[in-house]
Amino acid sequence: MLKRERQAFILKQINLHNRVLSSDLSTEMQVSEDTIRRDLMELSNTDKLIKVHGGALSKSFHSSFLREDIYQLDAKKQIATKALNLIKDGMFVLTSGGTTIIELARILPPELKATFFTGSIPAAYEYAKHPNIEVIFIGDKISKGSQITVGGEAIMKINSIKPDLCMLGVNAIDITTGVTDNDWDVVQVKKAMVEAASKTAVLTITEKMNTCQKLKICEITQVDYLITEMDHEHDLFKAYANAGIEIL
Amino acid sequence: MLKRERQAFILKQINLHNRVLSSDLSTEMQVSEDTIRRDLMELSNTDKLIKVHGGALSKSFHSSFLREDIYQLDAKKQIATKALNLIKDGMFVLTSGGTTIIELARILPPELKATFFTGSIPAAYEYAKHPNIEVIFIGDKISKGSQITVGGEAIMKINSIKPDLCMLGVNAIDITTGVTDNDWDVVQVKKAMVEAASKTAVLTITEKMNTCQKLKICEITQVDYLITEMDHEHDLFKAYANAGIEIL
DNA sequence: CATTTTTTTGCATTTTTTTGCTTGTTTATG
DNA sequence: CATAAACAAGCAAAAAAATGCAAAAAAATG
Repeated sequence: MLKRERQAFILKQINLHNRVLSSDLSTEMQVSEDTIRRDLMELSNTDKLIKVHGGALSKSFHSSFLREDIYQLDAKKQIATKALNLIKDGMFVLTSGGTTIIELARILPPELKATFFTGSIPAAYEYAKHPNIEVIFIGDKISKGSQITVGGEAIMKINSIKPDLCMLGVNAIDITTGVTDNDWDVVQVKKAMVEAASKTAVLTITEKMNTCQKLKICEITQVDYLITEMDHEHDLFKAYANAGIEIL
Repeated sequence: MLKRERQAFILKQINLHNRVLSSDLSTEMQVSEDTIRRDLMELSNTDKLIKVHGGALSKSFHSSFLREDIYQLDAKKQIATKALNLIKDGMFVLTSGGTTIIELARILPPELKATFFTGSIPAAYEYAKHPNIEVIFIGDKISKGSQITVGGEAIMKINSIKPDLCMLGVNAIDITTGVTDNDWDVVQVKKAMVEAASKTAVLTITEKMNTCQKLKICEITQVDYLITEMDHEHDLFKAYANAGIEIL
């Protein structure tokens, strides 16, 4: 393993777990702890991470603006981990934006070869870091609130593709009202996404389940997978499972 | 085995595995490691890969790692400050990507009302933070190395707009060869940008002036403004000023 | 075609980088 | 305060890189 590769790996681990132990890294990468220490030292000198006794911490974790104030980050990481199971080599995946989707983008395994379509700037940013993923950005006007593209051009573009899977981070899902949201432009785009894809997976924290908002994205029958942080056998999902949705 | 064949093979390996070892390549192709090193050096000079101790890494693999240490940041900030003077309320501005453009995006005054078109993810990200700027993202496939969209869709979209100003961060400019770059896809997009815009401003650190690379973006006559970190009366700019370019 | 020029390649030598190990010191923690 | 883990500094071996040089191959030239 090359030195730079090692350092990149360390940074990735830091971004993923917010901290690393020298001893873990040493065994994971089969090099001496001294080497790890020297790597951590270098990365710390260039302000890539914060060196502490026994390992290192993520910079953003300590001095952070971004990730610290993501609501229920741990739950979203769990959701992302489950969602990974739906993605296979060679797939065409269409994703929305949202913090849950970003977490998913972060943990995509490096070996994964797939094509991702998205209109979300932060998501595209994460996908573009990945070595083997082709990223197609769906352009148009960028909606300030949500950092995703909205508008006719984007919708037309979405209509012209036929992805295997649509990964949708949603704000509200309910067994009778279906999937809903509250930004008109965003809803139009998400509607088009669900229509275009062969299968649709909905990612949400359980807190948002059984709630609804003003604008409908799709019926519950159009959802194929529901992914939350809770165990899939929980009573909460009974009705959804009965409606034919696979709970992960 | 011919030199070109070898280099093509190396690039293929890099695309496949994201990294190569000099020693492996040496045995695989039955040439000395010196030759491999020279090949890697050449490929690194044309930004095809990133040379590291012991071998080389794919550009996409590495781009996330180098992120924070921007070369000559102070100079780029100065350039950005000067470039601000060209942007007026109500303008339609088309921008490329690159670290200099990002600096410009960061310092746009909050009162400014304008519409920005771009195919650069980090640039769009910055523009989207701005309270009064409309951002239109030019979608298509994302080029891993440069984090901007490339391809026919993007070029068609650019051709369909008529912005007042094109802000181009460039890698090489020379009085006789004009503006040049070394990534074919990126060059196509930049070409289209210059063609589309009423006026073109070129942003570059002086270090890149009077250098040229393999692929032409446009003639020097198509450039309206040249923005660098140096005083506009410096001798270095004489020839450019004589060619009718306004030096900022 | 002969010869000059340029490019490419391998080799020997020196220099630098990387890495693991040893020794002594510091730090964390019960 | 005792003890184990983590660290720092220095050293040495190995790997990789840089440098200079010469032979071979390819290209250009008349």
